[in-house]
Amino acid sequence: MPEITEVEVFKDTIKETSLDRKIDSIFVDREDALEDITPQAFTKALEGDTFTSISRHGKYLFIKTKKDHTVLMHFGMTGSPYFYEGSEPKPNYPRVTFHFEDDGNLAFECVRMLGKVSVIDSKEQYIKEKELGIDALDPDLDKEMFRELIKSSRGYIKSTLMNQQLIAGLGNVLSDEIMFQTGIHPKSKIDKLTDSDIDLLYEKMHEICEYRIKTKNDPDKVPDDYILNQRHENGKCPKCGGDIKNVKVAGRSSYFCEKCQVVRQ
DNA sequence: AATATTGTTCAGCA
DNA sequence: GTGCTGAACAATAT
Repeated sequence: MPEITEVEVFKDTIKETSLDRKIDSIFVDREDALEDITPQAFTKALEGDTFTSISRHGKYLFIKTKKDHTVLMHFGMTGSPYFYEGSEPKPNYPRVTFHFEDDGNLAFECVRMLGKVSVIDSKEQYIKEKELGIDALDPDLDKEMFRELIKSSRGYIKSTLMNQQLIAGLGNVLSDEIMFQTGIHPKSKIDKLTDSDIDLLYEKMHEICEYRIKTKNDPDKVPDDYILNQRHENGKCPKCGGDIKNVKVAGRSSYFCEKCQVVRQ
């Protein structure tokens, strides 16, 4: 799940539950969930410290602490934060757990172990190192800038939307939704898109992301005219009722409607 | 049992 | 340098 909309909601969850609580102890169940840091160094850096603020860039979360550390979280394909206290149910796949002095716990869960937790020097430096592009929902990313960025690359439009070095935050599922709602085939080449195609991509990107964040990515609140719930074998197009097709783009399954999504060429 | 899976990174190639 | 594909990482669900 963790694309930009999920990570944005994760951010709010951590903000509401885990800021301003002193970290009493840390449990590392899987040290391979830590990136470039040993469990000893990780624990030593953060025990006795306190999360003070949190921010997001693309699919990454950055948590600042009182002692001026920055905790990095990336959720891979199956990661999520889970807060529990008292007799509340424990997480199923805890990899790293922060235990707070007043008895709350923040667990970094990650079934498939593709997510990472670390302590880094600074958010800005990390973004630079990873060469991440501007966040998809950054207010500075206006229509003009979006148009320029998209046109600066070649190749397939869907690959470009998912290119974290260009625009950070969009993943496979959101990109499929954007392609569906704009009626553009995922394998359309950038140079065949019109300016109004690109403007529409920008509008739908915002519309979809904002709606999914507003509804906290609740699967029950996915509108019937989204392709999201039809991303499977036997899926039917919400617009025309036709069969949903699947083609590989950028190594990922892209679900689309052959009739409603035309290849620009 | 075979196949699928929301992400990232790297090798190999055009 | 750009961009594509396929593989690898790991663990679960269908």
